[in-house]
This record gives sequence, C-alpha cells and structure tokens, in this order.
Amino acid sequence: MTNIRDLAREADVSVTTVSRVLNHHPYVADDKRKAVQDAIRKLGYIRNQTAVQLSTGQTKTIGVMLPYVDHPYHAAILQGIARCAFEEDYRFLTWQTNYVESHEQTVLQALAQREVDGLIIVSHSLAVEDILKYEQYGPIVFCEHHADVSAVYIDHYTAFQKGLAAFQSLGHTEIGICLGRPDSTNSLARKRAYQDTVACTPSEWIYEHSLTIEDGASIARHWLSQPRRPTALLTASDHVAAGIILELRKRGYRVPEDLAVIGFDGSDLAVVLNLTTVAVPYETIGREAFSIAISDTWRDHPQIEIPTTLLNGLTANPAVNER
Amino acid sequence: MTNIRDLAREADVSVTTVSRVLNHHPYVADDKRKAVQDAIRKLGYIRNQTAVQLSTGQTKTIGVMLPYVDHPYHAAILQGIARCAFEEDYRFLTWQTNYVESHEQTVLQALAQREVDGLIIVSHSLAVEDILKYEQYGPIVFCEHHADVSAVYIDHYTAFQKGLAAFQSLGHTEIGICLGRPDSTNSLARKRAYQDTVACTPSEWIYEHSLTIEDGASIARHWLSQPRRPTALLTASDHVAAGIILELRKRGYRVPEDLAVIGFDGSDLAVVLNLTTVAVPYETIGREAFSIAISDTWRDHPQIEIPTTLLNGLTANPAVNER
DNA sequence: ATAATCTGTGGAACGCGTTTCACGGCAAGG
DNA sequence: CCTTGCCGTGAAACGCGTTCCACAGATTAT
Repeated sequence: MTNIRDLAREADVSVTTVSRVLNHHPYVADDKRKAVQDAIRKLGYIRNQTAVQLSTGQTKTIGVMLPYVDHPYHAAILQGIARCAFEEDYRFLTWQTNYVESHEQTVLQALAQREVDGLIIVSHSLAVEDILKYEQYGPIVFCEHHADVSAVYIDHYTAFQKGLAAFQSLGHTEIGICLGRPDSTNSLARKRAYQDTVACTPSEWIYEHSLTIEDGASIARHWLSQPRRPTALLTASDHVAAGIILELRKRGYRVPEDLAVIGFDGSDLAVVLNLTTVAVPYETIGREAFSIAISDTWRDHPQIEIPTTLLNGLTANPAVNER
Repeated sequence: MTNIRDLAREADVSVTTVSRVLNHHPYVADDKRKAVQDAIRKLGYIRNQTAVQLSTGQTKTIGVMLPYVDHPYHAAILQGIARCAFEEDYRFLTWQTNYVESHEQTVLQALAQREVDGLIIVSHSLAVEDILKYEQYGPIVFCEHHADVSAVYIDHYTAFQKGLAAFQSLGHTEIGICLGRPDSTNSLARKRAYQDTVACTPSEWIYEHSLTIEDGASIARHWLSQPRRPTALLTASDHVAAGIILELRKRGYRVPEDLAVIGFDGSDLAVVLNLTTVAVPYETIGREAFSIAISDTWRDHPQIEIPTTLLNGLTANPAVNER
C-alpha cells in the first residue's frame, strides 16, 4: 500500500506538501500540487482513513444504541440519523442491545475507547446516572426525556392526553391503554397521563408489554375474555393497534363500534387502516439528535421537544364509521 | 489521555510488556503483570481503539450497503447482521443509499480507504462488475444472486413458483404479480417464473414499483379500475399484500373471494392477516453474509442459497375462507 | 527604507498500540 | 557437558496522516 511518504518521494516534495494537497490547503504552488496529483494517480494512492482518525483524534463516527434495529419506530429514527450522517459526511455504528445492560455497557465502552465521537441513545435500560458517567468521553444524546441530559424527545404525557381527550370528546369513559415496557420513562409518563385524565383506570385496562402486531392480536383475545371491557383503547403503537383491529375483525367484531382504537406513531399502517393515531415525526428526532451529537451544543444539555399531532382516521369515532 | 508509554513508566516495564498484559499474552511474569494492572487502574487507562486499528490494519468493522434502513425486509437482514456482529465482537457501519449510484460509490470507497474490513451489499443499483473492482480491498458479500460473487440469497424464481403453483392448485388461471424495482435481479427472476409458470401473463397484470403498504393500497385501487382483472395476485411483500387486502376490504370487497392474495416475506403482518405467504428467513441471510465477510471463505466466492417455504394462511384459498 | 505580513516548503514530532528482533536465563534432551 | 528450546523482557521500528515550528522569499504597510 503506498502512503504519503511514497508520494512525497515520487513527487519530490515533503510529506507536508502532500498532506496539504490531500486536504486542499491553499499554500501549495501549482506545479507542486500537480506533481503530487500525478504521483497519486501513478501510484494509485488511497488515503488510509484509520491513520487520519488516529492523527486527528476524530472518527467522524457516531454510535447509536438501540434495543432492536428492526422495530419500525426505532428504524424510523435510524432513518433520520442515516440521512443526517450522510449529509454531514459522518458514519454511524449501530449497536442492538435488546435492553441487555451488559450490551449497553459495551456501547458506552466504545465511546470511552474512542471508537465513536459521540453516542445517540434511542432507548436504554441502564440508569441515566451510570450512562452520564461516560459523558466525559464525548457527547451523549438521548431520544427520551431525562433531566440534565441532552435530549430530543416527544412529550409522551401530552401525546397520550391527546389520544385520551379524543376518546372523551366522543363520549367514551371506559378507556384502556396499552404500554410497552411498563417501567420505561415513556410508559410511566403515559400512565400518568392516563390516570390524570381518565376518571376510571382499573389496572385490568392497562395492557402491558405490547410492542408488535402479534402482541396486539393477543391483547384483542385477552380483551374478549374480560368480564368488564373498556370501550376504547389507546395503544402504544400503530402495530399493536393493527394487531388488535385485525384480530377483532377476524372474529367478527367491529372497530370502532365494539372497540374504538387509537394508534401511536403515525405510520403508513395507520393510513391504510384508517386508524386514528398520534403521529410522531421520528425521522426528525433522529436528525435533531444527530445534529446535537456532532455540534458543541451538547455541553449545554439542550432539551428539544418535538411536537406530536393527532391524525384523525375513523377507528376512534363510531358515528363517522357507521355505514 | 494516558497511553501505554505512561503505563510502562508507571509500572517500570517496557511498552511491550504493557501490550502483552493488555492482550493477555502468556509470556509475562506475574509480578510485572500485576504492576501493569495496578498502573492501569491508577492512571485510569483506556485503550485507544483507533490506534489498535491502525497498528493491526484491521478495523473489526463491516460495512452494510442497503437502500433503506427502515424497510422491514432490509431491517430483518440488518437484525441478523447485528446479532452476528455482536457475537463476533465486530461492529457494523450502515450506509443508506436510496439506490443512488454515487452514494453506493461512497460505500465502496470506504472499503478502499480501509474504514471497514469488508462489505455486505443487501441491494444495489451499480453494475456488479463495477462493484467487484473493489474486491481487491476486501470481501464483498451480496445478499442477491449473481454469478462469480460471494452471495447469500434466496432463489426468487422457485420462491415465486411456489406461490404461483399454490394459486394454480386452487384453480386460478388469471394470476397477476407485483414487483418492486422492475429491473432488479430479483424482479427479473420473479417475472421469468411468472412467464414460465403461468399461461396468461398480460403486462397489465404485472404491477410494478410496489414496496410499501400504501403502494399496495394504490394497486388495489388500480385493480378495481381495470376492465379485466386477475382473480389472484402474488405480491412482492407482505406489506404490499396487506395494503391490497385492507384497501379492498375497506371498499367492501372480499379476500380471497374477489381477489386471492399471497404475500412474500413471512412477516408478522402475514400471521395476523392470515395471509398465505412465501416465508424468507431474512435474519439467516444476514448472519450467513456476515460469517462469510469475516472469514477467509469469501475468496472462493461461496454461493449460499437459503430455502423459502410457503406458509399457508387463508388469503389464497376461497374454499377454506368461506364462512 | 524598515517593519510587518503573507506565501510556500520541509523537517520532525505527534497520536498510540503492535510486533519484530535480540538477548539473557533456565530447564530438558542427548 | 553441550545443544535446543522455552520464558521473559526491552529497544526500536512500524502503520500513516497531521501539524507545529522554523525559515526563506515576496509583498504590503508604515
């Protein structure tokens, strides 16, 4: 592999000059620049990025910690990160943690070992304090709200309130909710919104551990088996909502007449199902998190809230959907 | 930042010995090993991975080129790669290309610049010959079938045949198909299977550019507008199938009575929709591709075909689904 | 005319871990 | 007793691009 010293010899200049040409530094005479460029072509030189990284102390790479790469909601954030990274000529390394703490530790270690310049934490199970110990090694940006950290997030409390209020304005009082991991920051905020907004909130109407379409289908079966059922269900994701709706329809029940459903995410599934949903601009979250991670602003622990919107489909509203 | 020379000074040994301790080399006396370990603790030493990479000439990182990180089918492959990478203590860099050739070029460049040790190409639009020029810089593994390359793939021809045969055994003769990018290797194989297996294959029954749920919905609307319609439709993905089914049901049509549908992928959407589908073990594809990329076997251009299976739901079979 | 800048260039140090080579000591094999 | 061979250790080179510093010549400002 030819290196810049070979180039310098070939072009009869110093390595400094070669480096200048490579980095488009202005203080190079035209003839020497040309000599170097000829040498590059002649010897087929290709820059060794690793050497650049060691030299500059920057990897131009951001790490992304997320539980599952193939969950639609995480993938959407990843999409935003991917777009922004490409534009900024950065790379990103993804670690799938499955919420296993030792795996999350590996990711933090990678930041300390300077494999990445910064970290975007999409979701995590380690304690925030433990994660923040690694902030001495570089920026850490969360995609969830926590005090005293850099974060880009949606307000799950008000987002859930929007869904609940929509049900209430349609006259629903027997409202249930679905949650993902019951103790996550997001779920706790959602549960608070539920308990603050709705009068009747029995624990049998809080359906936990719902993430996938199939979880939705099993929630539907569970709902069918309940002696006392809510008439409306605010779900944790459009996928869960879709599972519920499809399972109920398969069994001859009607949505929203028998059970009104509101989704969460604003995915294309929602559009096709005519699902009322709380739309979340996940790509924006990814983009914003990335910008913070590569700028100096992270030191101020910026907190950027991304607004959500209620998209009206027909699954929340019996009156409209009647035919 | 403390480095191994600081450690050597502190522990009063040579850098060689420090390096030995760090890498668990056996030829180190117990007392010196302990001295080094004490120094590491005392100075809070953390290895600089970039320096290791430059020194060893290996990044322990694999690059992944794919068009979209958030498409379920690609994400599933990514999942396999992520799992395998973690187990092997490798990292992976993802590039989202959107099938833009200049972006794909960037990825190849990264291999040449030694940012990654190897490349997994999930899907691409550059010509294979052009991609293979970069094989001199490291392993390139495709997730699609091409001659004379390392590849892990499914046989789209026989996979499509399975779906078409299922329709035919139910008595269908008016069969249509959906394709993604019409000129991709996969689509061409699928179209060949269609034309070889089915007697009547008018071009109006080949629905191209279908990737998402919403594409499915618009195919359904298009189907409704056609004077002569197929009675069965083999789709390019479960998402497309879902879009078709949901749109048709929304408009009062029945699946499979009015239109029998078979999906592709074997996703959880298929399970919930009771969709007959050609199941593809995407995670396995990712895993296998990764193993090839990090082993020496890639030089022999191994070709690994992963088998598909037809999963029977009820959307292909009017008789069973009648109630 | 003189001081202060700006251009252009090269030598050498720097970032930092790995690895080759040489060498001394010691034990086992012949 | 001598030769291998294994241990244990360190100096120095290596991988390779960036950058600080010194210096010379050319301008521009005072």
